[in-house]
Amino acid sequence: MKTSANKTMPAARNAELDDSLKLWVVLARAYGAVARHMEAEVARHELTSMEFGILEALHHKGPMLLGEIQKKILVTSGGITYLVDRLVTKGLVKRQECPSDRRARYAVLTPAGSALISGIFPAHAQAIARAVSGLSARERADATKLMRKLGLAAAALTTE
Amino acid sequence: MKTSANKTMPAARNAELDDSLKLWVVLARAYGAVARHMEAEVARHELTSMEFGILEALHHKGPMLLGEIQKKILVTSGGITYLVDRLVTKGLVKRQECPSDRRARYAVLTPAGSALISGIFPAHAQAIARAVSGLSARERADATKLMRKLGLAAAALTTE
DNA sequence: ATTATATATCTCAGTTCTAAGCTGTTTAGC
DNA sequence: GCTAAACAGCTTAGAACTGAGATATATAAT
Repeated sequence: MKTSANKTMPAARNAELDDSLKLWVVLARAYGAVARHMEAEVARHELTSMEFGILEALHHKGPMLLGEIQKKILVTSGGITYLVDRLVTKGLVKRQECPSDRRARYAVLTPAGSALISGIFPAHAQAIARAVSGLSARERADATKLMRKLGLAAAALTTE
Repeated sequence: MKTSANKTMPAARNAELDDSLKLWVVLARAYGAVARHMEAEVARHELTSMEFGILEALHHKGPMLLGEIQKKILVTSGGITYLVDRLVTKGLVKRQECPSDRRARYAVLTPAGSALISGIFPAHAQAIARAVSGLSARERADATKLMRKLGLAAAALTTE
């Protein structure tokens, strides 16, 4: 007979719960530690991580509808309005009407916004690389695979 | 000659940056997806994740100084005052003076707080276990090892 | 002992968001 | 075409913090 867990084996069940909690704890700590490096880097340019996320998305994908950005960076509809307002005030982004849907707006990088994100992206990437440099290339590849699988599975549970 | 990266090989350097960014993206997504499950669970009991973190710490470690909790859950000094105030208002925690240092206060679970955290912790643990159940036991063990290493290394960089 | 410095918590103003509801627009069903 | 539902973005109130400074106490240096 195998010794694997089943629902009538409290000891094995507890081991699974404990292992899961431990994973959650170290995942949260790892995320937090890397996030602090990332935020410190973008803060040098007077940006929050959310503002940076929008600039980065526009930099790589070109003009996007506000709703598209919203799904990408996971904020509420009020949040995306607030964030884009801030970027507009800073002169980094402008709103542009959508010809095919008069409810929707595009967010577009201004020349200043485009110059800023192009200028700071390399340093941002290096800050991230430095923050994760505690893992070898092989370990980073393994971690990426595991985190991708974990993230997709957990996100799928949400929508179910 | 080996083909490994060095500082004069732009292509290899870019590969390392790209891999690091990819790890950061999937790490952030995995953390966010699991965190949402965790927060949805504690929200069922009218608690934020920070409030839950305090109750959990007190549950497992007994009375703690506010400063100890602050380091553990990583909030500012203003934040710990605010959070403990809220828990006191809810009747879950009380402050207690420290006999050896009149500046310091202990946070102590009230009977109601103790009953609450004992009652909801099992469901919390199961919610986490469910959220990370997309990985096998082996994968969870691997992920735990990698995240611990990553977290410690990234945190060490901060203090340097 | 006295002074300087560090520490623990609190206060308060300000920042960054969320949640709920609103407006204007589009799409689907009849 | 007309109504109903869904949708995109905006508004508002307020929650959950942060950051800087204030207060009281403790520790160290002279």
